[in-house]
Parts: sequence; structure tokens; C-alpha cells
Amino acid sequence: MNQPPDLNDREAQVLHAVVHSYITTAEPVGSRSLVKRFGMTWSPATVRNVMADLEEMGYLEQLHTSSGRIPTTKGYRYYVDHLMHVQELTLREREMIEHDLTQRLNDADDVLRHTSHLLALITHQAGFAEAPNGGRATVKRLDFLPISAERLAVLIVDNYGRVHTLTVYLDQPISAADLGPLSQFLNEHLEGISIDQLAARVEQKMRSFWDEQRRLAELALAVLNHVPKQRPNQLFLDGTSQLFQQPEFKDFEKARDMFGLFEEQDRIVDMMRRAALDLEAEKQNILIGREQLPRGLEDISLVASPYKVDGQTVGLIGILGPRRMPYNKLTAIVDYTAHMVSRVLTRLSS
Amino acid sequence: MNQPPDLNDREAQVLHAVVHSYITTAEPVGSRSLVKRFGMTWSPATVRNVMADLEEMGYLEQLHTSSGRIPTTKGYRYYVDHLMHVQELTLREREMIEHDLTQRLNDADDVLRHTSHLLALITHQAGFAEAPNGGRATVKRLDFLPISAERLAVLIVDNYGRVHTLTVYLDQPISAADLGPLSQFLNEHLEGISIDQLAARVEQKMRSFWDEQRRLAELALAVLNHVPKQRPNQLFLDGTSQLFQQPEFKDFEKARDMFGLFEEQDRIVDMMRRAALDLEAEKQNILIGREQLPRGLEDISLVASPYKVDGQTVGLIGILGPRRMPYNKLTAIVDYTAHMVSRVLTRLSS
DNA sequence: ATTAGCACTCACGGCGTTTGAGTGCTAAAT
DNA sequence: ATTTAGCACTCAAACGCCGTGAGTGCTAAT
Repeated sequence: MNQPPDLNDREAQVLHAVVHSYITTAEPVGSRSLVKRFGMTWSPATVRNVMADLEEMGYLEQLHTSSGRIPTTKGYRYYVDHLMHVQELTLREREMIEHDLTQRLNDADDVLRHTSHLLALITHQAGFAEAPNGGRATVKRLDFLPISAERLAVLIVDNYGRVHTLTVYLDQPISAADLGPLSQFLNEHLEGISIDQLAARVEQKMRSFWDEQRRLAELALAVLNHVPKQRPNQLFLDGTSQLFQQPEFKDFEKARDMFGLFEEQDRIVDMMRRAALDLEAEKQNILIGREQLPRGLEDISLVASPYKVDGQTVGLIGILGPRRMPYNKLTAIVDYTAHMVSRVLTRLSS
Repeated sequence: MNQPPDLNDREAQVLHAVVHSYITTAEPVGSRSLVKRFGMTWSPATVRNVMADLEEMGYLEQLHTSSGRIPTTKGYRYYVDHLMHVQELTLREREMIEHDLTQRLNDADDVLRHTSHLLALITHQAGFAEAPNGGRATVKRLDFLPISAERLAVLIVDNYGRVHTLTVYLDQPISAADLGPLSQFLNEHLEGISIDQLAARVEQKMRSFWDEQRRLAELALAVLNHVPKQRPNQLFLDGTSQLFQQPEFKDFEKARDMFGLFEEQDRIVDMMRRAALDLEAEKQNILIGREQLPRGLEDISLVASPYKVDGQTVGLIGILGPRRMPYNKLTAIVDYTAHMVSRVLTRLSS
């Protein structure tokens, strides 16, 4: 995908102009207006020929003969990879992001909720932020809290400052007298273990225990075995209604499909996961309308950036909108925000 | 509002027919087709006169001269109050509701999440369910769980089986040795108190304590004072994208406003609160497009029903959609569901 | 009091026309 | 060998002009 530029200078300039123009006006663009708008030195006829070439090569397309041209996915791709010059953030934007993310936030989920909102606000697209994977987070504190004779709440404080609560139905009650020692036992042996591996760890440790220790371990295991393994990643999504403003969603069918999808968070999370893989594989952070996206969403684009905690990538944040979007501005915003999020979360998890 | 019928028999019949017809077809209805469709014994001309009268009285309106008539808010109101005959649930619907709500659900929030989804599914409108007010719920278990030196999680299991977690920043750390006794102290003295009044209660009790007891109370108070008083009610909302199907939302402006609102949950909750008051005051459970609703939503209707726990009303559930909706069917569904929710929650909170 | 009859209204769909921004091609100019 | 002027051509969109049909209000007859 990251092929070297195979366009000559003039072709590149024309493509750049077309994409730029279309991004700002949402109107198909023709040779005459292009020349006028950008003060080009070539005549419309020349530009026309160039555009015809670009169309033949698959960078542009026409909706119908005798209407202007618009970029194809390939056209956008080339623009993003070779043509656009990233536009830095304004001071205001930078301040806004910093101000919002450096206030006192309780936990990683709080930070990411704010992030999605912030991104939506600044970019006027839909903002999203993936929460750190619940299962792979590690335990900082662990406790059991009885709700009734047969129900128990399992409380896990993880390294992102989040408190997870899970309700477990017990086969046989745990006596009140056991709870204190049990709590101590759990915190002694399980700190720093990832949530997914809690049960496995207890089981493994159990072999070397005897008597009281062993009894406690068995109690713990009875509960921890009920902790579901594969919980879906949470996703924060905000500003979706702004997408209505974009002219591409005047098409009713499309708008309906989109909003239907937004209600099924799991499917989006899934889509994100795959997107993340693609992006990582290609060392990029922009994904432009792909066929693998669910039906009705072929022309959605994603600008995303991973955030890291202690140098480890743990999730994606970014924005989502129509294929036609100001990538040059958006990459800067998303990258900067991801950077801030990384810093905030790293400090929070220490 | 609940005035006695001021329409004669024929007028009532015609109004009924108009509302019924409009509800099912979404088309303005004229005299001729009305007579044909309902096999009326009067001639179109007569019906025409009656309709003119109904219009003069404010029950019907015309979009433009020479097009059929549609019900006004007043017209719907009269229909709902005096004309419609409630249509009972089918066996399938009843089974669906029971099946979904009697499965093992962890807590009240779970039940209400399911409820909103269920209502959306059955009625093809947007379903909503208000969670029990967080502040007025009572404490069943209470515990503190340290996160770091300066942060503490406050865990409250309430009488609806929900686990609330609040993060509190401490002015000075609480020693690990104190946590055990503190926990015991809290659960001894605070069970059954409403969450809003926790701090007040500790303060009140403190006067009669000495020494160790008093010290613990002071520690507790330092934490509980940080618990925010007025948390907003949570609202579960589902199936909003279905409203797209309704022809009234082909109007783009309207659709946009609505979906914008759906993103601001607080505003909806607020609107619900006021709606609840209105409904209670008027002993009704249907609210038809009102002016007090936020702009762009003048022609939204609500069919709602309160659910009770131990005979006490704690929240509203219901559906939300365009003014033109099959009230006769929907009331039955919403009422029955509210009834089931009451039963399930009462059992759960015992 | 009801209804038949009639003139009138008005949204809607089909249809031809004009307009304007766009194209491709060819031949002349550089 | 490029570039450009010129020209014929295309096509969506806007416009106006019917004709149609479902609807109305009014009046006079039943």
C-alpha cells in the first residue's frame, strides 16, 4: 500500500487540488473551477487531460458523464500518504485538550469517556475511545463483598484505577468469619496478576498450600471460577449525531444504517479490533472506507491512534466519519490527543 | 383535562375513525374514504360537515385546504381519554415479556436495561426505563476499599442489588489496620439508611460515641462527606434508531434534533422527571406532544407507567415516539411490563 | 336534518425546455 | 511533442405547464 509516488509532479498537484477542493466543498470538481480556484498556470483543457489520466489510473471517479470528479478510495489514500501536509493544532485546541484531560479524573474509563467527547467536540466528527482490555488489566486490590446469602460481589481495582464489580451466585454461602482472612489472602497472593488469569493462578498456587491456607484458596477458587473470561472491550462513542450535518448522510438509507449500528456497541468494538490490526500491520493511522466494514458503512473513514501505558499499546482512540474529511487537520488532533491520553494514563496507573 | 365528553355520538364516532385511520396509515383522511373504509351509514357530505365542526372545535386540522384532516393534540387526547378501547396483549407478547424478565438478572439496573430493550423490540418505538433514584436507595452493605495512598473506593450495595462505586480523594490516608473495624462499624450502624443521608446519620450518631467508636465515626465521616449528594438518575434508552422508520421523521431537521437530544441523557432524564410529575398529577400514563418539551420535539408522545417496589413508586418505564402511535396497543404493553418489573424488583430487593 | 350536486383547491406526477457546469476530441499554436 | 483554443456533446437540476384525483365548502333539493 505504501508504494512510491507513481504520479508526475503535475498529476500530483492536480490530485491534491481535487481532493482538497472536494474535502472542503463536498461538490464534484471540474477542470475550469479548479484552475480558477487554485490559480493554476495550466489551461482547463490541460487539467482536463490530466484528470482523465488520473481517472484511468483509478484515483478519481465521476458520478455521471459530464459532472465533475471526486476522489476514489485510492485517491484519498494517495493524498494521505504522499500529498497532504499535516496542519498543526491551534493554541486554543491544544489548550482545550490539555485542560480537559489534566483535570482530576477518577480512573481510566473517566479519562477515555472525556477523550471521546473531546474529540467529537473539536473535530465535529464522531469521537471514540476504546477502554483498556478488561481481562488483561492487572489486579491492584481484590475483595469480596456479600450481598445476600447466595450472592457475592467481586470487587477488583485494576492498575488503571478502575473498580470492576461482578456479581456471582454462590453454590454454598461463605461465612462472615471467613471474609476477613479471605480478603487478606487474596490481596497477598494476587496483586499484579491479570484479571483473566486469577483463577488459574489460585489453582496453581494451591498445590503448595496446606490446611487453612488451602481451605481459603478453595473458597476463593469457587468464586473466581465464576468470573467470566472474555468480556468485550468497552467503547466510548460520542458526537454521533453530528454526522447528520455532513451532506453525505442526506441519503436516508445510509443514515439509518449508521445509527442502527451505533446502537449495537459490540459490533463496533469488533470492527475496531479488526481495524486496529489493519492499521498496525500497515503502520498507519488512517483507514479509508473499506469493503470489510459492515454493509451501509462502505464509505466510513477512521482516523485513529493508539495510546500507550508504560510504553505498551493498550487501546485506540480516534474519530469516525464520512470518507470525505479533513485528514490533514484530524491526524494532528488525534495524534496529539492520544499522546496526552498516554501521559495521563501512565501517571494514573503508577 | 379529564372533562366529560362534549361530543355527540356521531361526532365521537367520526373522530374515532379519523384517529384510527390516521394512526394506521399516516395519511391525512378525507370524508369519502372514511365512509368507505368504515362502512358508515352517513353520506360523505354529512361526514364532511361533522369534520368541519370537529375542526372548528380544535380536534382536527388540515395541512392545507383541500387535503384530508389529521388529529390535533386535543384530538388525540380525546381519543385516548374517551374513545379508544385498549387492545390486550397477545399470548406471544405476554410470554416474551415474562421470559425476558424472569431470567436470572443481577440487579435492578440489569432488569431495567432489559426492560428498555424489550419495550423497544415489541413496540417498535424507543423504549426507556428510569433506574431507581440512586440517592434514595438504601444501604444494604457498605465498604471502603483502598486504591492508593490518597484514593479510596466507597462501595455501596443497595436494596436493589446494585453495587455503586465512588472514588474519593482523601486528605489524609486511612491506615490498613483501621479498615477492618471501620467496615464493621459502618455495616453495623448504617444498614437501611438512604444513601443521601449517610453522612448526616453518622454525624448525628457521633454525639453519643466516645473513644474508639468516635474515632471510627470521624474517619467514616471524612470519607462520606465526599459522596456527592445529587447524582442524576440513570436512564436506559433503547431502539431509538427505529424511530427512523416512522414517516414523520423523514423531515431531516426533526430527526437531527431528536438524535442530538438522545446523546444528552441528562436532558432526557430531566424531561422525564417533569413528565412524571405531569402524569401523576393528571392520573394518566400518556403524554402527547407538548410545548414544554425541548425544541424540535413538540410532536413526541410518551406512553409511560410507573413501577413500584414494595408499593412505593420508584421510577417510570415506557416508550417514546411520534405523536401518531397506536396508543390502544401500547398502553397495554407498557402497563403489563411495568407490572412485571414491579414484581421482579420487589422480589429482588427483599 | 340530510344529502346530492357542483364549482373550486391544491399537492403530486409526468413531460418538455432551458440552463450551466462539465466533458472529450480535434486542430492549431507553441 | 506539448499545450491550448474551440466546439460539439452530455446530463442533472431547475422550471413551468399541464392533467389528475382526492379533497373541500356551499347551495338547493329531499
